[in-house]
Amino acid sequence: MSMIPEELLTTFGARKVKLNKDEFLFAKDTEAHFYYQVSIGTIKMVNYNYDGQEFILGMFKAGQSFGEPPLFGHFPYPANAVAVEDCEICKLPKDNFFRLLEANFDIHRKFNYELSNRLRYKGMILSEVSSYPPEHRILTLVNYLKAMMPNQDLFTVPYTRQQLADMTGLRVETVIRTIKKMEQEGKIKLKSHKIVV
Amino acid sequence: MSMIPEELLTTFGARKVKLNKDEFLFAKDTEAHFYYQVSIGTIKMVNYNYDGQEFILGMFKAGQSFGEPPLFGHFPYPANAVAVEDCEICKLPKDNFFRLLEANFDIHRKFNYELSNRLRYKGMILSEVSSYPPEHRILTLVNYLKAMMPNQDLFTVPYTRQQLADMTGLRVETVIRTIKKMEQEGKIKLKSHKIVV
DNA sequence: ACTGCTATATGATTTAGATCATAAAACCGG
DNA sequence: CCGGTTTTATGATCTAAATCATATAGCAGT
Repeated sequence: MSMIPEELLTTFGARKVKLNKDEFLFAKDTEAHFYYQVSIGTIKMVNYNYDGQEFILGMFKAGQSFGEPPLFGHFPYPANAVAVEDCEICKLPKDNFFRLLEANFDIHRKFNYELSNRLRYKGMILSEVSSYPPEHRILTLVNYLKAMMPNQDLFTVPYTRQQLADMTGLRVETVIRTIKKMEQEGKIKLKSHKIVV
Repeated sequence: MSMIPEELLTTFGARKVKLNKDEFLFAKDTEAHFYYQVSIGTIKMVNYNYDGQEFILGMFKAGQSFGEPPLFGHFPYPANAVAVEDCEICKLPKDNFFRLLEANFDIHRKFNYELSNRLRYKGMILSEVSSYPPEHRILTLVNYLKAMMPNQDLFTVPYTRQQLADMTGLRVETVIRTIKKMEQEGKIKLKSHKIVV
C-alpha cells in the first residue's frame, strides 16, 4: 500500500518530522533535497496567486509520496507542500533515495507508474478547468476520486467545498450552489453535507 | 537529443508510420499498445469538449516521445494524438519497449526525468488556467517555451494564436487582443506576427 | 451549555472574457 | 499572379461565474 515500506526507508536513513495543521513542509521555487512520504495525516501541494487564491495540485494521504518530480526532473519545487491536518512525514535525503531506487528496481518501476497516474489526473483536471462548466468539473473530480479508492462501494468525498473549489478552479460559492442544485436534481447524494458516491 | 536513438528502436523492431496533417494517430479512451516517438513533424495531444473546443495538453517535435504514461500507468489514453503537420512517427510494440527499458537503465531514468518535467509543465499551466488573467497565462507559457529551448538567444514562438489559445484555455480573439495590447505596451515583441523572446 | 471558529448558504451586483459577426491580411499551391 | 484557405483583427453584445455582503448552521474545545 505504501509507496516505499517504512522499514525500508528507515534502513536507508529516513527520519520522521511532525507538522501541525497549516504548517509548510517546503515552499515553491526552493530546491528539493529530500524524498517525502506521508506517515500520518494529509499533505496538499498548493499554489497561491497574487490575491491569495489557492489552487490544489494534489492531496496526499498515509503511504503516499509527494514532491518527487523535482528530484527526478532537476527543477525547483513548482508548488508549496502544506499540512491539511496534523501530520507525520517520513523524510529521506535525496542521495539515499536514489541509492534505494538503484537497489530496488520494482520500486523504481512503481514511480513510473505513480508519475504517469499523476499526469493522467492533471491532464484530466486541465481539460476540465479549461472548458467545462462547474457541474461537469465537480462530477469529473468526484468520479475520479471514487475510482482511485480500492474499496468500490459507497465513497464519501472527504473534502470541504472550499477544497473542492481549490481543486477545480472554482469559487466556494459556486461549488456550494452547484452541489446544492445537483442534489435537488438528484444527480448526486449528500450525507451530512458530504457528497456520497 | 532523441528520447531513444532511432537505431536502437529499429533494433528492437520499431516501424515507421506516416501521417498527414490533421490525421489521428490514436484516440482518447482507447488502449495503448505502442511506444511512439516523433521522427519528422509535430504531434499534439489534444482533448475536445462537447462543442468542439480544443485543449492542447502537449506538443511534441522530432526526437520527442509521447503517449507513454498509459503504458507505464495502465490506463486508457486520456487524450487524442493528432498530426499538426505531415509527420513520420517511430512505433514500437509495448512489450518490446519494456524489454528495451530493462536493457537500458539510463533510458529508463530518462523517462522519470521526462515524466517529471511534463508534470511540471501541467502543474504550471493548471495553476495559470485556474486563476490568472490572459496576459499572465500567455507570458508564462511563452517564457516556459523559451526556457525549454537549448539555444538561449532569440526565440520565436512557433504557434498560431489559435494554438496558444488552445494551450492556455483562452479563445482566439482574447489571445489576439491580449498579444496586441502587450505589444503596444512594449511587454513583448513581434516579428511578422510571431512573438519573439 | 456556551464560545469561537469554520463551513455552508443565499441574495445582489459586477465584470472579464466568451460569443457573435464580419473583415482584412497573410500565406500557399498551381 | 490568382483564388482559396488560414490567420489575424476588431467591434458589439451577452453571460456565467466571480465578487461582495451577510446570515445561518455545525463543530470542537472548555
